[in-house]
Amino acid sequence: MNKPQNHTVTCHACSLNVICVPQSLTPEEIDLVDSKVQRGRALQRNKHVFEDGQKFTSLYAVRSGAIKAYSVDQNGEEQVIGFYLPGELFGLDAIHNDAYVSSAKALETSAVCELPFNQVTELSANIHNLQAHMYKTLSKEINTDQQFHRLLSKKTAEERIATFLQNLSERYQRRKLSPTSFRLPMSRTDIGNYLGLAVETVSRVFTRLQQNEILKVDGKELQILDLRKLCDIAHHEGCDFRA
Amino acid sequence: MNKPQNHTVTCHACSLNVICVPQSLTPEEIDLVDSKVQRGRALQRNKHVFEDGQKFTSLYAVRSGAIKAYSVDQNGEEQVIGFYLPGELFGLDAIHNDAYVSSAKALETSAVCELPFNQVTELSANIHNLQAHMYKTLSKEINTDQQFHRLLSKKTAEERIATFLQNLSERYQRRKLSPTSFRLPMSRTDIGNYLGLAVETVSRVFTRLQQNEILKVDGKELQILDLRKLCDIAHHEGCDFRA
DNA sequence: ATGACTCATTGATCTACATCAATGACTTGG
DNA sequence: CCAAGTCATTGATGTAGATCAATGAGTCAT
Repeated sequence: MNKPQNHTVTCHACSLNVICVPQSLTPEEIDLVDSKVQRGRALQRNKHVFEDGQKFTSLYAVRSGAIKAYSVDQNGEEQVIGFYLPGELFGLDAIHNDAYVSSAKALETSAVCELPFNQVTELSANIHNLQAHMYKTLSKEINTDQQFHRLLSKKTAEERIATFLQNLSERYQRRKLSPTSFRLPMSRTDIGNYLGLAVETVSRVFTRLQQNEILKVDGKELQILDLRKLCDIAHHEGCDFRA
Repeated sequence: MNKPQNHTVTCHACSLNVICVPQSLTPEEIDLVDSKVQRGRALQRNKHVFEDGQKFTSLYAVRSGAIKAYSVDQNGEEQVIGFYLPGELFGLDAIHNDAYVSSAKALETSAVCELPFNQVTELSANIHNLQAHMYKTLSKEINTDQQFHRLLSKKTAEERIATFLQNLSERYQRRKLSPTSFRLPMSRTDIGNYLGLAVETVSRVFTRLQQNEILKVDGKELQILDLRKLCDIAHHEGCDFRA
């Protein structure tokens, strides 16, 4: 159990490298990064990649499956912080600390690549483009969180869910998967928790969007029938720009 | 107008250096950073440090006064992203982009130090501790935003405002100022916008906290009469840990 | 298969906060 | 120093979404 998997697949050969690996690096530089990556640690559903309070050592990239990041407050209440799909990096929130400040668990059978952070700092001191890439990745995350600030502070339930689904759609598209037909790896409860809504509200909005023939939902299987309209809802009108 | 000010005060001599300058750097390294800093650009109330869409060049640190960061969506609605006090760094959300993704304006007469970002990347390639400091700063910001996620998605109006005030209190304390008596540099409207509340709600919560003898508010002048209780409210009970 | 789960959906009711409205206090520039 | 703002407060009313409750559907271990 938990035996190493896919150890043969280098970053070069990995189908996710377009998303995962900084495109500004030379092949040699990529080899260097590659040599530091602990590849393909396999995880069953509900197993943790790391837990809040554990010593911080590494960043992680999703290779397959889906990861949920969350934290638990002193009253035992969970807050879902984010969902990570193949090619995406997580664990960035722990860099400033000696220990992880949130937990990450597999929503389904998954595999992750481990990047020891001391290797990242060492390499990035020498590889200028890697340093730049790290700064950008961290900054992008800050920006995403700030957009989320607007979602939570201003948007209605319907707008939140439309935004959420549009965002998932874009991320599946980046992976060359269908942007209009995919499986939701997380539960309704997780979606609600993430978006600051009750489960029941998530359910109701799903049925309403189905009645308006914008979605087709069958359990976790999702089809976006009218992406244009979904975007309109997501941004109070107008799909061109993101809020 | 807008003439350079305080050009004589180096980072070494600046009273804010404990907050602003990475403590892990040697004096020589600090001199190096120091030599790149554009010091003490003065700003009158409502003047912008930078605006959304402007070419990204620099990070900024507050030297005096207070700065508000915000963005405006396509419907013209403002979202306040954050408030920055002396010693604090802002503009981090733009690093991943060629242009600023938000705007920053002075809430009162202020001064800021400018750090050209290309200098930061250059220096941090050589000064290992500076690179580490940047990674930590960015990561800390991500973490703060995630805590804010919980505030917006789970906390009541009263809890949000208590959390907000407790946080301000801590930041004033770090600057060696009174943690229980200070001036709010921003309007009630800005507070409401930031916390996802209507102005009226902010006002009502202020009066309620005053009736319960937790605060004393006189316009923008604020006194925290019972910090312990304020913390209890902020975290649904229990001041030891932060949520 | 079968009982014991957990998860999703739908309906009925409740509530925290938004919205609308009015007034007074403060600020500002002419 | 006064008119015209802007900002803060308070009250009355409305509502989106939470909460409570019940049922059905999917999943899993035996």
